[in-house]
Amino acid sequence: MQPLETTDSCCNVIHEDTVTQVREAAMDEQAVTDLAAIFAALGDPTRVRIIRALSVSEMCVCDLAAALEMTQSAVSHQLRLLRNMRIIKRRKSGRMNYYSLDDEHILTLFETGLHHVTHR
Amino acid sequence: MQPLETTDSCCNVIHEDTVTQVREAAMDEQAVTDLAAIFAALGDPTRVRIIRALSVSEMCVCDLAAALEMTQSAVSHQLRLLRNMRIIKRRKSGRMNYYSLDDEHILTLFETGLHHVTHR
DNA sequence: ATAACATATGAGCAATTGTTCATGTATCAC
DNA sequence: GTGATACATGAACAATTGCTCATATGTTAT
Repeated sequence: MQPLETTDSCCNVIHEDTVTQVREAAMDEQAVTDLAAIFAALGDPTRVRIIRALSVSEMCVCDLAAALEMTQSAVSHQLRLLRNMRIIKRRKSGRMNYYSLDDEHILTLFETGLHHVTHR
Repeated sequence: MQPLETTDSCCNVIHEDTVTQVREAAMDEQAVTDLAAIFAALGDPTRVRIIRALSVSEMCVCDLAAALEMTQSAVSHQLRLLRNMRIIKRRKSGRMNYYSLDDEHILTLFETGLHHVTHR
């Protein structure tokens, strides 16, 4: 635990106990990074549409591009990103690649966010 | 509802019924934008730390900067962003500004994400 | 009034991001 | 084999982002 210094900030600590309390409750660096990365992955309109689409049905890249009226390349780039984040998974079948949500948790997170947005 | 054209994509529609089904289930543009914006607001390590801190206690900018070991200016900029998104709210008191989470929903969303990240 | 402090904010800049374009790989039909 | 199709991917480029720096605003103390 670091001493309560101001470091390079311009102002001083006002409530020393609060600062200490918050520092003790701090998440570890890995959790912060991972959590931010998951939210960031969901934080783009195109990827929101993709996840929404895949929540309806498993889909191939081709159909996704058509449904979202986007380039196959653009969709493919985003699919790779979502797959790297383990948000979606791929099933190969012949020359087609079928994508689907990797986990039910993702849908829960997605719908929690949607609920927040639509209720107000 | 648009006809099932390929638009500027390179490939054709494979499963016409699936594409139609996905298009019918599509979110309206505003919901897509709002949802992406909320997730994007949570999708940054600094803002994750800020929200975590404010989940412990209401805090002034000064203490937040000290707790996160960041510049007052950097924190202030992010606070403005979060406030514009209605994720946090401000309570003025003298020359101090106390920030806190705007809504319990935010904490639910935050913890749902955290749960997803820590369980695997 | 003057100084000190808490905070906000605009400009600027490096880093990241989302798309397009061109091209590569893999599978199928012939 | 050749061509067509489904998809992946690197490069490039414009747009966005998160910070720093300087400065402005507003409150308190003297």
